[in-house]
Amino acid sequence: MTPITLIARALKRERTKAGLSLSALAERAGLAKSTLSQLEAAQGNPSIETLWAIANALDVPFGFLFDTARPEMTLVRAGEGTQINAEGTNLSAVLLSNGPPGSRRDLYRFDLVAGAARHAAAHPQGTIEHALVSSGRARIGPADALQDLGPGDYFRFPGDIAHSYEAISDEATVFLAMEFPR
Amino acid sequence: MTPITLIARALKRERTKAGLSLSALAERAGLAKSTLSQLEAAQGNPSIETLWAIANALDVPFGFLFDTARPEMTLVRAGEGTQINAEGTNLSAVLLSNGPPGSRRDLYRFDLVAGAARHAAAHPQGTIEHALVSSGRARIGPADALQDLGPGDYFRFPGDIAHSYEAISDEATVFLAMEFPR
DNA sequence: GACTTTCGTTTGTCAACACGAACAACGACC
DNA sequence: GGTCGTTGTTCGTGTTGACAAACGAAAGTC
Repeated sequence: MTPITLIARALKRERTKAGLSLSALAERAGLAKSTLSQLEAAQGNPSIETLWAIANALDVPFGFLFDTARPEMTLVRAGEGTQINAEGTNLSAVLLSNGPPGSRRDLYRFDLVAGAARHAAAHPQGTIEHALVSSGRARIGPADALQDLGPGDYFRFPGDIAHSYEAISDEATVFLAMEFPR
Repeated sequence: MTPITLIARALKRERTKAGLSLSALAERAGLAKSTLSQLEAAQGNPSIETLWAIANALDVPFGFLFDTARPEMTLVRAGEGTQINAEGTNLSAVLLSNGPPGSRRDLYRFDLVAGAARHAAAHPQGTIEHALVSSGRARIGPADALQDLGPGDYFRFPGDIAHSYEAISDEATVFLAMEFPR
């Protein structure tokens, strides 16, 4: 599938969803409406700056301008899910795992209790971790950049250096997303 | 930050990481090495097909060509963050947006209140949504597969069909991860 | 030393992208 | 009916992206 047809569909979809005419979008993006017209007709081969201007004008992520295929559903109730590493008093559940354990991006839920810090060694270089505190308070991050986080706090940090998670209230629930480099 | 400078850095980074020379990459991608040379020098304005060929030849996701040389850290306290679309009484905050205007997977926090459903139109085909209820209870999902979720519940569903989020307790906090197709 | 190979750059040419203007189609309004 | 205003389209033109070839620089090989 050539990217041009994908962009054509996505552009038309996003533009109509935004309720904009070709003229209006062209003016907002600083482009000629003829350019947009041809793009929606899947003609041509737009440059990056053109697409960039379109994405900004539509106020959508850049990835919205591309398409492909097929998902299914998964529901994991609290307390369910494939539980791993219930070391000591910590409990973890894998929410999202792509293929064999930890291939590209994994999503975990950690139920931490006070007094039992969880230490993680360095993951592969380039790994990025996204921590979301759901309830309670927790101290999370690399040793030299620990952060005290409360409910709703979000912390993004490198996963390729040693780091730790620790509840500093009685209990704490943390959602953790890990991005692995390819 | 203009996209071509990002591409210039990303291209050089990914190419050297792959241990390829300009000539080798040019042949694999079916491009002229002069084109690649100029792109790494941040000169010009490449077309989509050119970038597409490069991404395929490097075997990296398309969004990688817009990544800055991470990882760095980001901390978003509760109530902070770039807030979007505070329509009615709902409040959203973008937690994770990959690269210049979010290219691959975005992370949101929704603070829902009862009686104000949030309806989302279909996202690009292949989009997957991961909903994590942090507190309260919420009814989330496609119209024909709505799920009542409580704290800790996780629901994964297709984002390429219309769907909605609605609090069924006084308040509810939901973390939502969106995966966009390549 | 000279010869060879590979590296990335720079040059000139052709194709095509982005532009603007003119175009026809449709609806609103008086 | 007529006259706007807006829709999206199709032309003609200048600019520029992508290419191939030539280029100098650096590293082997004999």
